[in-house]
Amino acid sequence: MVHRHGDEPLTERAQHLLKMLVHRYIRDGQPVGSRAMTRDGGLDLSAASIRNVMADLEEAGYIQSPHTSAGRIPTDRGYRFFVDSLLSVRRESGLDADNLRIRLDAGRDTDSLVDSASNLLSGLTHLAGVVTLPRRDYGAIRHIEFLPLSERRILAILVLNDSEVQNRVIETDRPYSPAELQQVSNYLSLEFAGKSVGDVRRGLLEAMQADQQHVNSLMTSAIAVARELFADDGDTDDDFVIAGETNLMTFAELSSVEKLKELFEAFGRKRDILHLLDRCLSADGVQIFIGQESGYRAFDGVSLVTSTYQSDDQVLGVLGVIGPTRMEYDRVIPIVDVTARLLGHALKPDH
Amino acid sequence: MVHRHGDEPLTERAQHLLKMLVHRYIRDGQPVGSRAMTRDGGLDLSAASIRNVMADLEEAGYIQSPHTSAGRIPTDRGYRFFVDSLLSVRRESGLDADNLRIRLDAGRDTDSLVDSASNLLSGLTHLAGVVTLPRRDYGAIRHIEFLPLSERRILAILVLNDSEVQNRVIETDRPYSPAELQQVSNYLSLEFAGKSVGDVRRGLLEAMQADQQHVNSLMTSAIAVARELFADDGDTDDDFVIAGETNLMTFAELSSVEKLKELFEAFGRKRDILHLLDRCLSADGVQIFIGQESGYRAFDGVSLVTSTYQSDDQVLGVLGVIGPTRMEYDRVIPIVDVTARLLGHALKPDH
DNA sequence: GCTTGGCACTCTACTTCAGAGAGTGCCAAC
DNA sequence: GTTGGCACTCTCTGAAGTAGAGTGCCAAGC
Repeated sequence: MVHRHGDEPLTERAQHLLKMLVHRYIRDGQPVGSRAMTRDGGLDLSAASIRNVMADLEEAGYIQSPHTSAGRIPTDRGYRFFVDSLLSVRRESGLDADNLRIRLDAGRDTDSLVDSASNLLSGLTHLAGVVTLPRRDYGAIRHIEFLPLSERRILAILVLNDSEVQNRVIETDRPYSPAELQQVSNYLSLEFAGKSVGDVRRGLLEAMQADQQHVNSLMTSAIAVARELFADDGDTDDDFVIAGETNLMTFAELSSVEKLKELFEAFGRKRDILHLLDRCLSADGVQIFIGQESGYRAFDGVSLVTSTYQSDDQVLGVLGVIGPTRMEYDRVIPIVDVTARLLGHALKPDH
Repeated sequence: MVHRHGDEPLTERAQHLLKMLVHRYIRDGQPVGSRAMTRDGGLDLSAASIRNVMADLEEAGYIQSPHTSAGRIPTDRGYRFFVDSLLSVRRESGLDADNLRIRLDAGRDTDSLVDSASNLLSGLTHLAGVVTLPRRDYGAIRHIEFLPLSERRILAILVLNDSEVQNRVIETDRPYSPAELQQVSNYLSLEFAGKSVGDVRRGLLEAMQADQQHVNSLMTSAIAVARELFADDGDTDDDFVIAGETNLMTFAELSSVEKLKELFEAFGRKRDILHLLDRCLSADGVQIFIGQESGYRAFDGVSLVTSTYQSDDQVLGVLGVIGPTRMEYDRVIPIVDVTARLLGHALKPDH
């Protein structure tokens, strides 16, 4: 990283060679030598010529050799170029899509869909699958119920969509009687039914308050309680579900116990992974982190292929696959893509 | 395992020697030779005499040698005898108990208490902590609410204890109107308030039904719905929380990636572990599974120290620690014991 | 000027060998 | 019953040698 000469664009030949090299390395897991590339490379060049090109590629930082007399392996930068410019994604077979559709059938509850998606990803790729829980402030409010716990503590129950239940303990600034709570709940249920939590949080509440200027005490109470209920207390308890982590234990490049430990600790901590996944929320389509690009040491040698999933143009979350940098991107990418689409579809509320 | 001579009881000396050997092996992780035992063994015997006794212990199946010229290591059977008959449990330091109490403070919700307990176990022992979720049919019913989803599907919301909410979609045999549901819910809330789900399931329902012989249609409806609601559909979605699994990756005896994979797959499958933990539910006090005793191949070389936890004499669940067979039982056992007590206490409903 | 065969060089991986060290089992002596 | 002695076995370590793979460079060829 001290100096980086080769910012001249790669020649056609160099690109083709890099592509072949990455493919071969992904397939065999062995450093690829000049000899091996003479055969199937498509180009009719001698090993010596290939060596020249490979020397250039090495200088430009796309490949490196583990030691003098081994072949070359791609660097993170090499993989990046490969993924961005050289990769032609396999179309998934129709069979896959049907198969997936069955296993990601709509009509089940959110949690089990997320679980299925995660398992699906890991099962199909033989890597680890991750799925963030869908953002919850998107669902349509169906019913609001309050239950007094003690003087000033109320258990609020919020029913969303089909059958999703959220509950939350809120503290009020004054005591409310059960009857009062009942009224408030009726009022809010009526008023907010069909709106999303996000909508309510994003201003509906203020609008009501401004418009009607507390025409009666019921409204005042309702708004006070609702404000507590919908307060965004920063506790956006994002979470994700991971499946098939143990698949990662079979890869030679991760087989040192220390690396595995580091990686699994990152899984357990959740924070780093979440942060990484959150970065994918903004861009849509498939996105890829390669090795150290993520900035986390535990991700050395590991890649992450992600996609957002959405329904009705609302981005709900991120899902993806974690595997060794040396993974079959051309096979994994469409799987992630399709799974994201199907999960989005299965989560569609009006289904 | 072909024949097992030594069913004669061990001599005093043999027991003492076994105890020393296990202690040493747990401390150092190295096979223990006759020479090493001459010093600190307390007995004043020559290496040769010790060799004789060790030969007896080996024949009786308590110890074995990895190869001809290594020392001896305990077998599962040896550990078992050690744990049952030779172990004197260290009293935990008072500091620990206070420290724990703070981190397992009552008044938080069940899930976070269970999480804390699991983390506590793994943090204190540097092993993996497991805690089953408390049995849920113990909590006192506080409120029952129904919400119509479609013609014959009802979302039932059950509020227990302080603020624990369960919900469940039930299918009815005929359509119910909202008003009707409201009546049913009022009736059931009144009738069942304070009772535990277990109580209701265990006969209260039948009693009501038999007693009153459907005096009116409301009762008939209520009982029909309640039957659905409290049906024990075998889906006792037992679950457990595990923490600190990665601690297990540092132990030499588990450092083969295949063994680790096997073990972590067992964690992920959950079924086997749950089955194992369920076996501990019956006996109370600390219980220990050593290595192959559990019957699962993944548990070769691994021990499980468990205890039930309970409040008000009601067994709520099981918690424990998973670690290599070569663990410091005398240190781990009191930790498990204390944690179980504190968790039980923290979960006490009337707190 | 690009391409190619040839060649010396380097580095890893594997095998073999020998010696050190640890521990045992057995035996004869106490 | 206990002990010192001794031959034996097995693992571990390091050294040394060999085979194999791949490279870099150079001079010759198209």
